[in-house]
Amino acid sequence: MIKEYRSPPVTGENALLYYEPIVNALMAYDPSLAAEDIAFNAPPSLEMGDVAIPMFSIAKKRKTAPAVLAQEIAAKVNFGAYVSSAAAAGPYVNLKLDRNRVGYEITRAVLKAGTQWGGGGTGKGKRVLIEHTSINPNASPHVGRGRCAMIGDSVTRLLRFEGYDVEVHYYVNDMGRQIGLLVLVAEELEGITFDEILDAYVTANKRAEEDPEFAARGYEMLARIEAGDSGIKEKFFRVTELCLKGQLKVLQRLGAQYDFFDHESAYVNDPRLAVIEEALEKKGALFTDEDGRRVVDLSRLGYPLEEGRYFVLRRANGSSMYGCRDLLYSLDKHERGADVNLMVLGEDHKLYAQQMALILEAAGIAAPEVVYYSYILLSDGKMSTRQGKVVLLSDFLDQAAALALQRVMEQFPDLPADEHRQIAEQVAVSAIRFAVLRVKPTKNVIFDMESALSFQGDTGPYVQYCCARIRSILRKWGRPVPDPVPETFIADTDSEWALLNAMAAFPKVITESAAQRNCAQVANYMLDLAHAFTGFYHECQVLSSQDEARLHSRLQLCRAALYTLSNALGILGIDTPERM
RNA sequence: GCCCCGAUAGUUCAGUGGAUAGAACGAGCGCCUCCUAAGCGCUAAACACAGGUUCGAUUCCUGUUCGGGGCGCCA
Repeated sequence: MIKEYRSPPVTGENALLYYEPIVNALMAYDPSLAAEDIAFNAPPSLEMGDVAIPMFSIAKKRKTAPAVLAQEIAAKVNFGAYVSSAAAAGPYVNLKLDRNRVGYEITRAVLKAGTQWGGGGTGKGKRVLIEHTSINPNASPHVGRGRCAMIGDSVTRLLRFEGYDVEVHYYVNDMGRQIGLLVLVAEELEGITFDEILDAYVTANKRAEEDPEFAARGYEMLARIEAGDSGIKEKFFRVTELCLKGQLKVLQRLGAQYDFFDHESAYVNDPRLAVIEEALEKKGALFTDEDGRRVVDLSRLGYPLEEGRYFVLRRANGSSMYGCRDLLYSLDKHERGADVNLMVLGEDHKLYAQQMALILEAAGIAAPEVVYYSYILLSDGKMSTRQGKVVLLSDFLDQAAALALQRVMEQFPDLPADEHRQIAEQVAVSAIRFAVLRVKPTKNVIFDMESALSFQGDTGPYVQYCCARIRSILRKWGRPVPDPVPETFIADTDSEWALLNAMAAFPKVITESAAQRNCAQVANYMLDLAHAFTGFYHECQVLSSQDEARLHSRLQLCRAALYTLSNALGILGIDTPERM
């Protein structure tokens, strides 16, 4: 038995040629039917048929029993040239398609679109602004922070693939009491390096806990910046830039790309805050409390609960809170006028983002759309910086690359060292990106070092390997893959057919994933596709095919599968090596 | 205490208002004179619990339990 691709065929905008004739045939048979009444399913097995039409909703409209209707439709409707037979099975009509003919259409569509195959173009002419990662500049990023970067980066790639014009922003949190404390400690250490920052940060926080006077100096630093002390500002800048550079080095290794770095410190003493405050005052939502803080009462803006009702903008000493600067940053992003304003945030920011949204909207500023993600947990519990129980991205990448390097050097000893290293790095990146991205953002990712390093089974390297096998076939063929010809295209085995169906589903996956801003769907689709290809690979010899028509058809299938896999991998930010 | 997420094989993840709930890892058994064994085939194994809506619920609703996150001067 071969693996079956059980997804229904593509419908709607990305419909392939064979879908419409079937709908038209049904509507011609019964003019009272509308296109929406006709749904498509995958039958439980390929033996029953290639496409199933459930009769439930049509039967309801016609006031007939579904099974009776199925009999009638299977017997009487002429489905056209793409359908070779129709059979009723209970409440379903199962159609068998003309595989050669449909296979030709699918393959031709893929090869024609090539690197664009699967993109629906729903984003053409629309601009997206996305902000993600925005890690506090205080340590080398661990996989939890990386989840934000990987999700944001992949959503960006997904939307670009759909035709959106996307600009990526990274908010540099170069302000705040904790940065102040870090600066104080860093000052004591001559020439602090990126790798020492985390220790300094931990030290700073510990000292602040034990020593109120030291803690107070953190606030004092902030107040001085707000008062315009350029010397302190310079000190902050030195530490945060050192940190940012170190972090970006790791993020770039992952393939994350950013267009703009927006600094929080640019929003200190922004005069536009007065405009927002005025809007809040007009709604009776802003007051000064008994201790002199400026506080927003969100219940005046429609917030329903007591918890989280109050939102502090300024401390009693007049210095601004994080959210205060963030409001202005949000205003800036809003003013860039993108059609879609996105941000990727950890679920710990849910309440905060809700509060921000209420304030922004009260001031007439549309709040951004948020993609939330849950934390990454380790197989033995939560990550803990203090216990040293974190997986740093750079550590993971180093280990994974070392393993992959060893492997590829054994496999292909003659390749130049540069290429060895490049392949190893690509495999390492694919292992982490795939492991994290394949899980829906709302679920915790349980990260297990051992299985992430195994490269076996449902992993990024598995999909890359699948591509490497295809490339190997195409390399041995050594000529351009001929264009498909309708009369001679052959796809009569189950495994070829399963592969074709899997490829045909790609545009729908992309459209849905883009609409839901969910790359996990792309990752899981890719596994199905890779499995389908591997089934084909094992059952159908390509280069030793007996006749030329079959040889060409299979080469075309290989080329089409490679386009589909590479396009999908590209969305997840994963490159495919020529060999591995 | 209150609010928001989640719960599917031993484990990590998919999936669906309707035909037999899919993979992978792990376990057991097989497969490299054959386009890359980072692979393939076979076997065993799951919808947390209780109600409700429905012709039909693992899927929708409510409650319980468990796990994650949050709840005014952190960012």
